[in-house]
Amino acid sequence: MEEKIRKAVAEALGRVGAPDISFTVERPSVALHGDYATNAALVAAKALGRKPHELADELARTLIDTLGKDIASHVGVAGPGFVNITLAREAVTLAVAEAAAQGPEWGKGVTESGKRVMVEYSNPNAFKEMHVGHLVGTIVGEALSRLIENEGALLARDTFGGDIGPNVAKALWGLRKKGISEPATANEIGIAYTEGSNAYETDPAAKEEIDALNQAIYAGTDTALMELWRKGRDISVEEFRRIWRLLGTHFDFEFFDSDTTEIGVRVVNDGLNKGIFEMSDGAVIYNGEKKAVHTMVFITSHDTPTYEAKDIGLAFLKEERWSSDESIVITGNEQTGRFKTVLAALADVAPLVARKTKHLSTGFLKLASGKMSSREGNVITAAGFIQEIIELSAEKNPDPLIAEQVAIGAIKYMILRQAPGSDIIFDTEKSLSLEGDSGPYLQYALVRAKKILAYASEGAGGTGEPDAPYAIERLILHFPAVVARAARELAPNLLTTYLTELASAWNTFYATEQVLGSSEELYKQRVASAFAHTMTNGLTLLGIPTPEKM
RNA sequence: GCCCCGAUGGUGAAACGGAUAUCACAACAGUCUUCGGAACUGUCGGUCCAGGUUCGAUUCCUGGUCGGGGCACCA
Repeated sequence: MEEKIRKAVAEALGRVGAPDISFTVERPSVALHGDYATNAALVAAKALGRKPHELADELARTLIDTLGKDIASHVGVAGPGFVNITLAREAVTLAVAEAAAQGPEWGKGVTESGKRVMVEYSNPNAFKEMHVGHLVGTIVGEALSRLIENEGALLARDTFGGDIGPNVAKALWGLRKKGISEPATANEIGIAYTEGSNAYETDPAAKEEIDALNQAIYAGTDTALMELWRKGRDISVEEFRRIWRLLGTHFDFEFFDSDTTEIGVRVVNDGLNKGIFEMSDGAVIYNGEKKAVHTMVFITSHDTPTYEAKDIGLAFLKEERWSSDESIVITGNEQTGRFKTVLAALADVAPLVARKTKHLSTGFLKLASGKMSSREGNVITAAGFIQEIIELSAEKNPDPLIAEQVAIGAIKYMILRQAPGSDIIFDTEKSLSLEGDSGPYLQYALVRAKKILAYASEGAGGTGEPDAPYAIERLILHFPAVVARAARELAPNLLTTYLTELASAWNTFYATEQVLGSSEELYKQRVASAFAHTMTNGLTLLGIPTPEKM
């Protein structure tokens, strides 16, 4: 529909003597203004040096012609020179019927058609438990992946976990200290890590032992140590996969530090010979001053690679395994500065790879309720957090599957409702009190619609039609444009906001209009069906489950 | 100290240089149970400060205030 409008506006612009003007077609913020608004007259007036309002009048008159009576019932000029278009009822009805008929296909786009896109997210560290912060990246990454796929891209998901380096040495030190050679759970390893980490800060002797362990792991010659390392790593990874499954995510590639070390070191040393990197105090560094980024160490004076070198190695590894047209990396925003240096170095080493790489940062997740807030070292694990929300949800939902769907929906909604990058305050009570502005609110609206559709019988019911389209119908037809924009701008929050509005419009419709047994039953059933498909597809794109009942 | 990011009703968020700044939560006042009230209707209330660019600024620029993050051998 938006395409039709866009074409008509372009044609009308040509007729009033202003071809090739770039303009916007959007949904006005106030429904009263119509279904679409364009700033074409404002932009064209500037280019032609004419009065905006005068040109807008002319454009509006021409538009009635280029659109045709069956599409637009009214074209008006408002404000400084906006041209507002109100769709004819027939056009709205047609769009809604289309949504209902397309079902799962409704909202699929082609704006990224044929493009190969790789998205990296989640990035947990083995030997440490995933904490709540990882939830944000995982949830945002999955939603973005789905949105981009929905626009026709061929997409691969990858995650890059730490499994080697000082943090791993700390965990192994902790395990050895306790005489554990067969770690059983991720939690056990997590505790060992915390102990190792504390000892590293407070006990100089322990620090030395841990540093030595770190080098021993890189060397890989101590078979007993490597055996413990392998076991611990496997348990961590199993736990990651469990959480990913719970969150509806999977990865086509699970990369680890240990996969990228060799290639990273090789590339950095090669760059050192070319003068891209420099020696400083025995370490290989990238001097960021020339590009106004932080100077950072890539290979330490002990000859071990840092995360920066591994990141360079990863870029090459990705290229080798699954070459893409665009590579998106999602991390917490505390990594932004570090990533700028890595990208600056990568631009010198492999300009083409650097150019297609885009970094997106996510904000911190903070918990509003005091009892859950973490104090020094007392990190809230992702698994524990999810479990707590599921238990809360179970109070209202005896069915364990539904309790889980509602809990996951609540968590995801809280994260996806805001722009990636800004910090998130998660209020446990609020997200599960579930009145408006929450995941379960959306799920509940959908459940109500499904119920009506389940009761409705084929061919029965009145065939009347309302005089004017319902507000919900005028909202439904914008769905494809909203998902396309959310994908383009890497902003799932735009879709979340839209779905909340959609749910609210549906609940209003539900409260004021009787569907079953009404004289307009068939028409209203179609509205319910179009809404259900729009909400189902929208929630699915966000990765939010759609329960059958609640 | 230097660098980056942010600041929108009591709270959390929208607004690709445009309209009377949108939405939800909370608060207050109603609906009284219908195809399931995890609902609906109404009221209240806001762009950090000072300049600048523009016909027009929440948006762009400069300065300030406040908050968050980063600043080489951790990730």
